[in-house]
Amino acid sequence: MKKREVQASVKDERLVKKRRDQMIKGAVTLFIQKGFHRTTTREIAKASGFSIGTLYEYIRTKEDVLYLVCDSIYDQVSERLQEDLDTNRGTLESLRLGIAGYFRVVDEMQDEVLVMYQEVKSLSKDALPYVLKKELEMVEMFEQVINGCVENGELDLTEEQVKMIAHNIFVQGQMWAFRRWSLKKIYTIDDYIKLQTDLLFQGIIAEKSKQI
Amino acid sequence: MKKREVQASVKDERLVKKRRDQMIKGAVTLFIQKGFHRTTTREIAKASGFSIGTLYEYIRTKEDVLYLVCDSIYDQVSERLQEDLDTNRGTLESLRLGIAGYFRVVDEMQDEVLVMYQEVKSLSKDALPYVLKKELEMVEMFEQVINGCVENGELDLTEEQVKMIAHNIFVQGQMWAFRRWSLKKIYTIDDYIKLQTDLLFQGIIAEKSKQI
Amino acid sequence: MKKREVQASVKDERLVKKRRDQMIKGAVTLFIQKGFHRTTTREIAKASGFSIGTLYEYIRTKEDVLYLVCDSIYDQVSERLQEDLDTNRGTLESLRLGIAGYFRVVDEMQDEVLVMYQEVKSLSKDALPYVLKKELEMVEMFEQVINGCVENGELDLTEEQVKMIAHNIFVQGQMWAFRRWSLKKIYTIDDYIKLQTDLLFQGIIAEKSKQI
Amino acid sequence: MKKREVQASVKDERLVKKRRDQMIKGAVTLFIQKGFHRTTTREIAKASGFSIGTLYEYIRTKEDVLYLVCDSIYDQVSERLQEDLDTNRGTLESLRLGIAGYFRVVDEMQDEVLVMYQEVKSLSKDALPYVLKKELEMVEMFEQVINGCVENGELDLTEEQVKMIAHNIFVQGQMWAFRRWSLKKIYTIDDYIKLQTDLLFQGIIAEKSKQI
DNA sequence: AATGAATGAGGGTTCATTCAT
DNA sequence: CATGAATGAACCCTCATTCAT
Repeated sequence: MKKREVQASVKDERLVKKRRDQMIKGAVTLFIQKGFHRTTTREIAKASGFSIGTLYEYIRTKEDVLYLVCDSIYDQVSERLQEDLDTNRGTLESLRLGIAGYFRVVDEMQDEVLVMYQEVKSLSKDALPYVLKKELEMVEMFEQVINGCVENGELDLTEEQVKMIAHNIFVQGQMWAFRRWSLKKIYTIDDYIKLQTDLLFQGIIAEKSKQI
Repeated sequence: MKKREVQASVKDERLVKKRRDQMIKGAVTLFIQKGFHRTTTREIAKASGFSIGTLYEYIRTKEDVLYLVCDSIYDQVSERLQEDLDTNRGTLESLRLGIAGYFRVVDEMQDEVLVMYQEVKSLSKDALPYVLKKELEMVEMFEQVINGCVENGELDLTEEQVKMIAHNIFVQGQMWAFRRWSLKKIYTIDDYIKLQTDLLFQGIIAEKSKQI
Repeated sequence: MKKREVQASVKDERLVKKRRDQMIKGAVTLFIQKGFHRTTTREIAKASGFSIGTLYEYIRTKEDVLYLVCDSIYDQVSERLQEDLDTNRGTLESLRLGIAGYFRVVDEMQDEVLVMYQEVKSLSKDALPYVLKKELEMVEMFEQVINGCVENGELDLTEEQVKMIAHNIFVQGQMWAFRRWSLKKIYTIDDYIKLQTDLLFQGIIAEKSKQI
Repeated sequence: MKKREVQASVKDERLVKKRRDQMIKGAVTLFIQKGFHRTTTREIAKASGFSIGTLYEYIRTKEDVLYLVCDSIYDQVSERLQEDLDTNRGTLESLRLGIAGYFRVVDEMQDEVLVMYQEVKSLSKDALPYVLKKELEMVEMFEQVINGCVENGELDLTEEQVKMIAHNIFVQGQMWAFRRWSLKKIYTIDDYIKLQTDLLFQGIIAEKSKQI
């Protein structure tokens, strides 16, 4: 699936990229504070450092901003995840590192993840699939690593279990962002990583040891 | 923390209850379709079966409707959870049943849970704590059951682990609602219950067997 | 000109009178606080001690309340004025007493006079003449006394002057109510009476003495 | 006391002035016809020659329009009064001219004066003082002229009397506007000026002659 | 390419009035 | 007679979007 194009009146591609980056930065801050619906296009323009007229030279509707923001956040998280998982490809160790890395990105980008998380649903039926696709891709990254472990004998899991685990890891990452009001009172991010990993691994290994 | 009172102009308490039930029912349907912000008060009134004027005899602001909706959903889920957890209080079996029961409620109330889940953030700073409190109470229900198992020796867990597990269970329930677009393609609710429970329990038991 | 009838559904005349008195009393308080337009019929009903339904058994529109209020206030002021002017009919002394009496009524009924003064304009084209008529009658009372003085030789004034003076007196009375925010800082009601009377009389006498 | 600022979204000050002038003009006409409360913002926008959206680019609330209207009318009357009183500063002649001038402004701006007069009370507690201040300033202008006459020996009055007279003049001006339904039947503006001035002056001079 | 004034559909809320009980 | 729930027209105000400069 190709990226969904957001039309701009301005031709200069470099300028478009630059302005949109300003825009995303400004918008995220606002969305964090008041959510997408309560943020006005004027506020976005102002926070981005240009006029409302200029804003509309780079997007066509307010919703485009949301799409751009979500897309950008997913890209950042996704990229970081990719890097972490690439080390020691397909071993238990790389999975462990991947999880830790992913949870840490979420921790660093708490606000962004939260925003994206809470506002995707405001995307039009048109844009939603593109963003959801990106989410699935991230889940699949975990799937691949786990499958790697299965292939190399470190784990023994059915296809169904692999998918379930991948989803769980992904959601537990987000969970650190959207339940922080509760979790942060009890755990540091390091506690959280250790606890969740242990809980997960003991289970996974148990599955294996049971088989043996 | 006492329930937050939503003021009504109408005095007859029974009528208030009745009208609000109509209201909640109508509103949920709409919120599911288009979200809180894209739903107008007029639409809510219509879907509830009365006029806009009447709507405002039972609430003071649009946000009250959201609060009422969230509150009501939490109450229903919470009540069902309570019932399920009450059987065989504090045994592994009751935990297992509790999880299954909870996941099933979420399945049955998918739409409601999703709505509540996506829109709580739109509640004012004023109302939010009341709803969040209710959420924590549900997490605590799981905590108690798990603690029961620890006390009767069926499980061996630290306080931290107990809390983590309770949160995980709670979130995995919600997850069935908010990731259904993806999960339902792979699992039935029964698959889901079995997989998640096994994954969880193997881990928990593993913890215990490790000790032995 | 006959009194304008305000229709009531209730037949019992005594009850109508009683309820309307309650109504006027309640309404005046509210009109003083927030003005006619910012006062709701519900508030009037509540302040009157009965329900909104009952309110509408005794009037037909909100404006009727205003008419009733204005009418009642004028009646009270008018009655008091009548009494004062009746003593020593048609002498300079009775004029002097009449002015003092009138200014004192205004002082005692400051709020009422103010309300009536500020809200008459909100009466419909239909009701306005009835109230204005009453105002003119009060002016005419002064006119008569002054004419009395002219007839008995105490004063020497043209018809035009008499009318002007009557108007002035009347307005100066109201002025004590509607400029009290300013006047009360400088004068007591007694100061005010003395100053205005002197200012007026010196003038009037001067006219006469000039003739001689 | 500085002028109360009414916030505008539009930056161009000249445009703001121009649009507000349109607005005031349109609003006065409407307020005269139906009063502030019965006039809608849409009507104001239409009468001003622009859309409702544009109206709100230049004000923040409906009440701002009323403030602007009152402020503008006072400014106009005040300015004219200033000019008239400046001639022959501080003599009986200048007082006489000032009164005549003031009464004539009121006559020319009957509608505006009436509106302002009847609607000031609808101003918020916030804006009222600014307008009342302006009223007092006008009264003070008369005070100064009269004091001038006292200083140059043309009049012999106490401070209290001076203030009283200033208030009376001011109110008699307004009176020409708010009692026109009655006064215009009897007098022309010239009659009115002559009668009131004579009545006033005879008194004042009498005071002086009495002293001699 | 950038600006910001103009637009007007549409949203939340109020409140005078009615009418069944 | 009294009540108060129901109604819906109408009001104030916001804000995404356009377009002339």
